[in-house]
Amino acid sequence: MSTSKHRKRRYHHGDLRVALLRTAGKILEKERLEALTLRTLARRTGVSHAAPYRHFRDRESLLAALAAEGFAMLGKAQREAAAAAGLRGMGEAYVRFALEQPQRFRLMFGGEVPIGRHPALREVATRAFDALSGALAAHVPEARGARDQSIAAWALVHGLAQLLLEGRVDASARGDRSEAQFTSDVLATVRFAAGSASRAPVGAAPSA
Amino acid sequence: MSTSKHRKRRYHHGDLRVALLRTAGKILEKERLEALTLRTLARRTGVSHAAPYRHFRDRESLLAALAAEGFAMLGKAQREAAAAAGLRGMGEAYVRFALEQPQRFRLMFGGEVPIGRHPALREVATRAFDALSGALAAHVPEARGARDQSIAAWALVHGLAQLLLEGRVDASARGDRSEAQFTSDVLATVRFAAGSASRAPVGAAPSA
DNA sequence: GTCCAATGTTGACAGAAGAAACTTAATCCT
DNA sequence: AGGATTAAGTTTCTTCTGTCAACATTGGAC
Repeated sequence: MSTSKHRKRRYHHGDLRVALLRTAGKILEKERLEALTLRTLARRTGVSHAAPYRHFRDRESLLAALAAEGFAMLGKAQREAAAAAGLRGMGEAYVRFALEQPQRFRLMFGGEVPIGRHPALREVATRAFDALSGALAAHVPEARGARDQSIAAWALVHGLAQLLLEGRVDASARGDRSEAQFTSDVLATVRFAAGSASRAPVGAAPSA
Repeated sequence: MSTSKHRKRRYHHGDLRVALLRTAGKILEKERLEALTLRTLARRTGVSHAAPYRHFRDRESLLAALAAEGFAMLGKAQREAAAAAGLRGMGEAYVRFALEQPQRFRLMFGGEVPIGRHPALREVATRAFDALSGALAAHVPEARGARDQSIAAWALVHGLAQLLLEGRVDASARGDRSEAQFTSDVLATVRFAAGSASRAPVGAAPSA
């Protein structure tokens, strides 16, 4: 009759932590980050306003956990895209993620969660970057400069995502192209060249 | 004896609006954006907590005004840098600005001020971008693709700034290079090529 | 000089973060 | 099984913030 197992509104929720993260995720999908307040979160999870404090030291820690989730999602999306569409796919997946989950992305990179205070977050964030970095390094094996290149690639993709989701790119620049096509075109504009030697189109798949 | 002109604490401040923006600017230089609350702002400006409402509809409008200021600053820095050091200089100036005024930059791009609700802000922001876009377009006169290139250039520089100021670039990647040198190196990694024709190193000065 | 509109002030109120003290229910220990 | 321990939730309280409404002051227009 009820949801699935008859959960009768017990005193102990059972798994509040993940429940909180779940409803928080829903809020992030439908509302602005500002709407994600501890109290409304508690309310919508059907629990008292102080309950979340048993699972998160404070609001910032909650946000950090959500950001960490975000990096995991992003990493996964990138790995899948890389498998299917190579380096180009990774870049596009990055932008797609930002546009599909704008508030989550904001949370991850908006500076509201000072990364220095949350080592676990830094950890997972770094790992997500390593995927991109590794893929590019494998693709452009230059020893010197490869590191810089991968950072440039990340910056490019990241910046594009940010500008798009903030609505900074004026409509006339995109023309009638789809967002995906536009992304692809913009990225295709760029080549990398360590020192001044080899160049690799950012849009090229590893072996095509 | 007192500050300079004997300002006697008159009932009417005289020029509260700019005074508010000034102290807000100071706060942004020394503290986190979160510390910029209407009440502390009023307090530090030596005025009652409701006074700011005579000059800004709400907190968001205040932030919008500060962001607009920021775009003006950024635009100026870029123009100056362009005059002195060409396209490379503009990119570097962009990153430098972000690193010198991290909280201001966050305010400008962090999504806390929904640009759609503040047409004046969008206006000045667009103008700042046009400087970059125009300079690049003049430099790479390709008709088709020039627009995309300038967006890629902006994205690159913007993303790099963002990643650096969030501390996302791990120290080992930078090595012992100064931040400016590192920025320059990373940017130098990239070339642009519209369609698949001409390429222009992003770091090159207009005529060298 | 008078009057008034702009600018400031005081004093509310609601909503949020967080701490403290208390309750309930799992689970561990014999 | 049966009590002690303790993790997980609840209530209550304090402080801070944004915002509004009602009142005060004053610089200028006339």
